[in-house]
Amino acid sequence: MSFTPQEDESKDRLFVEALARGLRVLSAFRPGESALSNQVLAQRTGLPKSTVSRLTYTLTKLGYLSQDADSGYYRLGLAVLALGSAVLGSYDIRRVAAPLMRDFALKHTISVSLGMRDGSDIVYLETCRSQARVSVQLSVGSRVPLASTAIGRACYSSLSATERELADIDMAARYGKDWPLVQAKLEQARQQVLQRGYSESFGEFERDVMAVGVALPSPAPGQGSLCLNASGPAFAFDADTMRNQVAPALLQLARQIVPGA
Amino acid sequence: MSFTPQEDESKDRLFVEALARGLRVLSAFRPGESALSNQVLAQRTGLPKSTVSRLTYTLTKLGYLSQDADSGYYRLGLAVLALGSAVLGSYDIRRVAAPLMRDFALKHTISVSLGMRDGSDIVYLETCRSQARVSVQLSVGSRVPLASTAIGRACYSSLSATERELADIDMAARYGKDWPLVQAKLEQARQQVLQRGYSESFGEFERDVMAVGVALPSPAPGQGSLCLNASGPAFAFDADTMRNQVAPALLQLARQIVPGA
DNA sequence: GCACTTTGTTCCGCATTGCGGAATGTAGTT
DNA sequence: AACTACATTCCGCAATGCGGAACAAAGTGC
Repeated sequence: MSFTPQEDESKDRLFVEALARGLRVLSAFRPGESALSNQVLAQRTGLPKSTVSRLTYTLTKLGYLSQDADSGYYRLGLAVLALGSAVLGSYDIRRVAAPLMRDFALKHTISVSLGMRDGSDIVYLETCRSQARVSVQLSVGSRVPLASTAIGRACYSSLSATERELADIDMAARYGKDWPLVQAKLEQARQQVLQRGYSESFGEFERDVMAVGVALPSPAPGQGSLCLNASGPAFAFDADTMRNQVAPALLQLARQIVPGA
Repeated sequence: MSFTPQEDESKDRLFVEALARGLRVLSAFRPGESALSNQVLAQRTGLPKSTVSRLTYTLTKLGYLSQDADSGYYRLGLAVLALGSAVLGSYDIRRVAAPLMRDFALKHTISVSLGMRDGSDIVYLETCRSQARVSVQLSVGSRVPLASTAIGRACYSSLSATERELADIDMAARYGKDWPLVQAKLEQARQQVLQRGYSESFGEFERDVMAVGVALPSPAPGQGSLCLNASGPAFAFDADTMRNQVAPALLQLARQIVPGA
């Protein structure tokens, strides 16, 4: 192209492009996908073939990718998993919350998750299901949108004014012209949380899934905002049950997890 | 402490150093550690301050690190967790094994784990505990040595001759002058597996922990070698019980998980 | 208060390092 | 064999990342 002027990002002398590209390759793997060819990786990342080849070579040497013997395709390596477990290990709240969540799930025959906000998403830190059979694979590390889920709405509603504005900016970019509608809905949810202490999402994120959410008061400020949800199939839980039985119990659970509140 | 001699490979034209360094920063975080300063990262990775500064800057921008507001320290970001969950999602065997493992753990009041070999380590892909209370934090993503654990010995014993030789080389480097002893012990364990079908580690990896292990026949060859263990506290399980009750049941579990064997 | 330490960020010239188009290698298909 | 599709390797170019040193900021001690 033409000579490159100092664009928004390209002037950034501190940004290490090669690292970013390598991570772009790793994040090209979507959950549930077994192995990807170099070609596919090039397409997804938008990087030239030879560059991808070098990056996969490097990542493989480091154990972050492993190459299937016969197909030659790459899969995520176990070194990546070690990183992920290090993340989880750094959140002590899981150790406190997990047993309580498990009791809750068994008692109410419902699934319960602990999440943390990351931008305009909630990332699941822990999930307890009522039954052993895993139906939907929404487990630790999954991301769900702040706007359309009960857990997201609970989290959003607990943000300080300044944090909320930042989140709004994030979502405005994310939703484009739909943002006004989304924002209206969010504001409505926030009012409900202020009044009743919990949020709802009845079939809005996933069809036939009823969910309520509550926020946890952050134990150490700046640590990120934590939140809980309880969710079950619509055939087993109607709106009344969710509001009158599950939601109060979930609020109780939140108080158990963070006693100082 | 340990200087990393990377001069051997420095000729490699395909190896992307900047990427490797960035990942070195990420992997400097050990499980259970909350936040690290730039200084500590520089020490651990052996990289110059300014380089670490650039890398942390880049990683933070990408969401793989997040910076604590007041202390300025870095912690692993939630983007890392997404990668980890993608790894887990790519192993379908977990979906098959998890419910069976859970039943097993409940029935025998013992912990059971599914692992996969990575070099001279076993990485846990799934863990089911008998009780809700989590004592030792050996969960998904943890690494345990091939040589001194029941699960590792089971895995080692199931390797083909060529694979075993490679693993031996790995461990020879790892254990240095202790390797002959370790190898003798491993060979002994292998003989036991060949005879009885399972391996033992009674208090050898962790004091007061009794464990037996079995290998899973790899469903697709080259996919890596999978293995199971069952482990419990020594006060509740003696060697006889482990050998006569737990081990046969674990072999049975393995057959359930991989029916075609 | 001021030196002093400790840690993090920014600068900037240098050359190393990574870049990517093109060429080459390797299967798999018709 | 000719052809397609994909991955790897080559290689000259220069952009990119490097790291020492200077700078900034935030604690300590006396």
